[in-house]
Amino acid sequence: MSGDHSHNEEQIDCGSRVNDSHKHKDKYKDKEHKHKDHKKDKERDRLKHGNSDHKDSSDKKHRDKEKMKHKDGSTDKYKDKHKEKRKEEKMKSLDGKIKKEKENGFASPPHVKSEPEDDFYHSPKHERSLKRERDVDDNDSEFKPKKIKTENEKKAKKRKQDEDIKSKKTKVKKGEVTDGKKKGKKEPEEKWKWWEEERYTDGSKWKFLEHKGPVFAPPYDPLPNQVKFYYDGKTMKLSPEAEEVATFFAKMLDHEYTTKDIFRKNFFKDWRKEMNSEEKAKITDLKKCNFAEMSEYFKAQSEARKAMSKAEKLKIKEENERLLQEYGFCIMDNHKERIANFRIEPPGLFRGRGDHPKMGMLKRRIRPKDIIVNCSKDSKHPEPPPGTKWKEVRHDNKVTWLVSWTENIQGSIKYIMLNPSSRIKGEKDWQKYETARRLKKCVDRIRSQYHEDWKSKEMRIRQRAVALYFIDKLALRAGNEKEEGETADTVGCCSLRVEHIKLYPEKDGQEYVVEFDFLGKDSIRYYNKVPVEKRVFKNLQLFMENKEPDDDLFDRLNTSILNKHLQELMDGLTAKVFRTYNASITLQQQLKQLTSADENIPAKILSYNRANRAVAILCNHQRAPPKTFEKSMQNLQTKIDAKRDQLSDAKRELKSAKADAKVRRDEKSKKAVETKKKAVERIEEQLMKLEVQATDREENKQIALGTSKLNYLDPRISVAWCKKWSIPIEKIYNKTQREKFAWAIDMADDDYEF
DNA sequence: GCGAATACTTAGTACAAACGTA
DNA sequence: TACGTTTGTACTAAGTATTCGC
Repeated sequence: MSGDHSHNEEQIDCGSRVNDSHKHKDKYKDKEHKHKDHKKDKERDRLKHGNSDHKDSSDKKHRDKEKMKHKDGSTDKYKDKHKEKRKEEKMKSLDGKIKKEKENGFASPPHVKSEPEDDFYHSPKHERSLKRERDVDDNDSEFKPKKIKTENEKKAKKRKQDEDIKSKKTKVKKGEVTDGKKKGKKEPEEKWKWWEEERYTDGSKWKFLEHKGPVFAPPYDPLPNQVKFYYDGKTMKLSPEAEEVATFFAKMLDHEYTTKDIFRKNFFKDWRKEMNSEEKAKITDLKKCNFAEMSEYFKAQSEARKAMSKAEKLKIKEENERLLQEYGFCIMDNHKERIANFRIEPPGLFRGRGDHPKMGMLKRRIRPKDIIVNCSKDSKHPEPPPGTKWKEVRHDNKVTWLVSWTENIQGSIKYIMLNPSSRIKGEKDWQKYETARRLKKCVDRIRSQYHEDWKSKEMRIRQRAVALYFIDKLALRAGNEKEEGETADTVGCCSLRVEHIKLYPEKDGQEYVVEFDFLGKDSIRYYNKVPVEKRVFKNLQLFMENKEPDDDLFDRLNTSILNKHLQELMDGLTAKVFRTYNASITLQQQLKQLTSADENIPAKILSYNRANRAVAILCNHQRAPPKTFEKSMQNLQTKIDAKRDQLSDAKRELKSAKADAKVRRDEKSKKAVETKKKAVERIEEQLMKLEVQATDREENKQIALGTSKLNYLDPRISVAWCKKWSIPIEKIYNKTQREKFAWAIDMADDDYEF
């Protein structure tokens, strides 16, 4: 691998994070909450670079030429940032479009539908499954993407096979990870190992799908009469429609949101739409509205909920469990699968992240007539609530969702889909890591290619090459275009603007430093100073020439151009594969470097967390420091101090016991020495555990490990590491995570290589 | 070939549940 | 057992990438 991708190669000193300066660019200061500071300079300084200091002569030559192109640049209209709002049209056209039902002609699963109610969901154990064809040989590591070109030839064969139901394998693989609790707990019948079966190759996602539809938000429950709303100091009874929206605001009164102009403006506008004419005439100024009693009422309710008796709480729990059992599962291809989100999102006020222009708008209640249901033709279709109708029932087995509706804030579609532990999600996840592993095999070639492209005569190619370099080196997101004014102003690589970077020919003793400062996904700030190669630096200077701060840095590039190019370099390659690849390879390398054989389990786990942390830093996964952070740190320190005292006491006792034994020379005192010795050892271990915990927590203050663990790190790396060092897998993955990664836990051996 | 629509993954946070301790 | 802390889960926004339809 080339040396400039050193985040993959050098140990990252996560322990050295210093949370000092929260003083970055002023322009972000007032931008409310979480433009969290990055203090990552240190970690990132590790990104060393070989200097490619051959004189960049060709560059100069092209510059004038390019400048010309640039000025008249109108011909390449890759970017059209100022699009018109199209939401209304979108909404209108939706109704008409979705009418046409697709005939998929999939083989109807023969037996499930007609089964009696009590056997509605049968346990995997007893069933015979539809065998699905796998497009590869049995080699785990060669999980090919589904969209292979050979589809057609296989189709015929496949269909035949589908009808021919085979019994499924249930062999248990060797080398199961130690799972201490497993036996004792109720992990019931044998889990279905979908990863040992063949996959669909015809683009269909399932052959049979049956479910009970969504759970709707409970209807609005009007406030008791004694809870008053006041307008301009006078009590006023609101119509239920207006009252409901008012309660949304009242519930958020303590939140900073409700003080923001945009939030208030949006809320008020939408609230007025729900008022009757009388209310509309009267309520004209939000400032004159007094929601205090409502707010108090809801606080009291929440207190009451907390103070409920055990029995009452149990009752609620049982009701939830009942709902889960009834609506939380579906049958997909003969297997009972958990649904991720079977509840429809309740109405409320939209809370966008960052400076969202739509914050405070009313998110309206979703009703059956908004709902599109997707299931098999021959399944028992879900019933809409009495007296209502679905918008549509369709049978599209080319998609994975069960239910969808269009949300009113952005006009986007929301879906109900399966849990990450499901076959359909798991296969996709596995496939994702296989694509990343394929990138591993050709990443050197790709890197040398984009190095070459920095010298290209064509501006568009140089821009593409520099952008790709950032994506690869810094794990930046692709940066799709967004509709201006519809969302918070955030960017990714391709959508970076001139104002987001600063160039320093020399800074802090390093040459050619680029300073990044922008808001990325979720308005999380990305701040980083990176030394880059001279050619990159010169290119950037050129890209920025004659541009305004709010002009696009890469004006001849967008994500679709970039991805088209990547597709040519490797089948299935897109910008985001680099993030997956770099995250996983970093974990693997860090684990190798940080784990030492002679350490005990807590220390090894600290190493694991540090490796995980290195990835989280690379991917810029941040979190707000927990509210109780300082306090819990303090508590931990108190514990550590106490333990230290305890240790010195124990040591003293040991010493005197030894002295005693020397004098007495009898069995009893010898034994006493042994006991004291053991006590000292025990306390030392406890102390060490606490200290490790403190270090870990401190280093984790504002870094979120979960996101990378769940989405970027090939779980087989972690599983292999656990197996290699005999670490119980549940030290690394909790129950949910173990379910999600069941395939990896089952298939990876201790020598797995990403 | 393009913009729009759609499908699906990735993301941080709020709050509930579980856990540990006095 | 009560309480405070930690951990896990649900929720849903915000991305990426592909597909659709003209």
